[in-house]
Amino acid sequence: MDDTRKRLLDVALEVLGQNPDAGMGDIASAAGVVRRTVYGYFPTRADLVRTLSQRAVDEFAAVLDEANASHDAAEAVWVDFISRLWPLAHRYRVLLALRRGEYGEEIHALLGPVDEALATLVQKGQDSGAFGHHLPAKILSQVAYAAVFSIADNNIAGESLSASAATVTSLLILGVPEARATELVATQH
Amino acid sequence: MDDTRKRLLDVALEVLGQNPDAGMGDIASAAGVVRRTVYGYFPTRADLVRTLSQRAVDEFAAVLDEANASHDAAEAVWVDFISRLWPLAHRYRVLLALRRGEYGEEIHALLGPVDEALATLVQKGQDSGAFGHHLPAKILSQVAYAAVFSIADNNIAGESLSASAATVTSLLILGVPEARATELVATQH
DNA sequence: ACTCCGTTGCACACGAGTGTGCAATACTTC
DNA sequence: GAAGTATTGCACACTCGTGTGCAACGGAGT
Repeated sequence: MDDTRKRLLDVALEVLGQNPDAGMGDIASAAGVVRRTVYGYFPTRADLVRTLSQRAVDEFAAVLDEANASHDAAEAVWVDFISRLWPLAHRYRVLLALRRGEYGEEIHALLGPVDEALATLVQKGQDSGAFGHHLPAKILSQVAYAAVFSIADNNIAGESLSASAATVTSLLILGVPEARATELVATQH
Repeated sequence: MDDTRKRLLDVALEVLGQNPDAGMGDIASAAGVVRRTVYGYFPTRADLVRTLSQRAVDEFAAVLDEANASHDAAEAVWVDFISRLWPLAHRYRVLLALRRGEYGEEIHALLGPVDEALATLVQKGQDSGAFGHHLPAKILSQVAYAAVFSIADNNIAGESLSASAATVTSLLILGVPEARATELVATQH
């Protein structure tokens, strides 16, 4: 079936997200399938990881682009971005998990454009005075969205209120005053 | 020698910090020694990792306790803590790196008391109104000090100005207004 | 019934890391 | 120079994950 391939990718996303060192056997049995079957769809573990990462990065980039399309102020764009990112943050954990590890370089390269887009967004916010200058845009963007993943991780029973909490926290990191941050989150369409 | 043992631990701290999956051979050659020699000091890779983690956690806890000893306001204690933590953050990265991986459970258990102390400190700050309530103390503390490590990571050419930048950023996360944050950092003894 | 086709169940070869045993070197210390 | 100790060099057995080959099984469609 073609279902199997998709399910393998979904399961691998989950399994590798929790343990980047999981083997083909672990993924196979988690998918209710024998190890040999996996090799029928992905000739190599590296192929599986690459395909998986590519798909995750693509979805990730799509979310970012979608938010970045609006020509609102950087603050609003950021809020929009996080609100779209949040429901998927748990899935994308695999990217952070894989970033350290055997294929770290490869993933890092895939994530390059995303990091750049993120830094650009933060830079715009800094130039407009909406975001603070306590850190360079490149680092600040990393810290801000790493925090979102961190909150998602520490929150396995993810309530919906966490979404706004994560957004507010990321805005605080960016140097937005608390009053303004809560206001932004409240007036979100 | 007894130097060798200490040097092995230091080197392992460095090597495993960058790649948690590094083998005994990697550590040995990084220490300028043959693999066989390492087994003379640590019968098992697990022993090495455990000893190493224990030492790191002990130092980490010492820093936290030292800061926590002062009965100043939570804000000041936090600033003190981060300023002490900063020069060591690079070394302690091994703890975060090892937390995901083969011995994850073990490290997590070792880190338990540290996490608790951290959460307590943040809780005190929230009760006194100095820190915000956008997240529960347990999560907020994790996010705040994870950010410090994140900044340390993204800053391999670590200038000293990063220390205050990291402190300010962590204070922002905790909900301290920017003006107050910079003031706290400036008036630091 | 016949035939695809995905799946299974082994067997195997291979590489890499682990941990051990033991003789051969240095290198210090007396 | 002799004794003691840390280190080395090499061989070995063992485990574990990877990737492949091939025969057998089972269900869906004709």
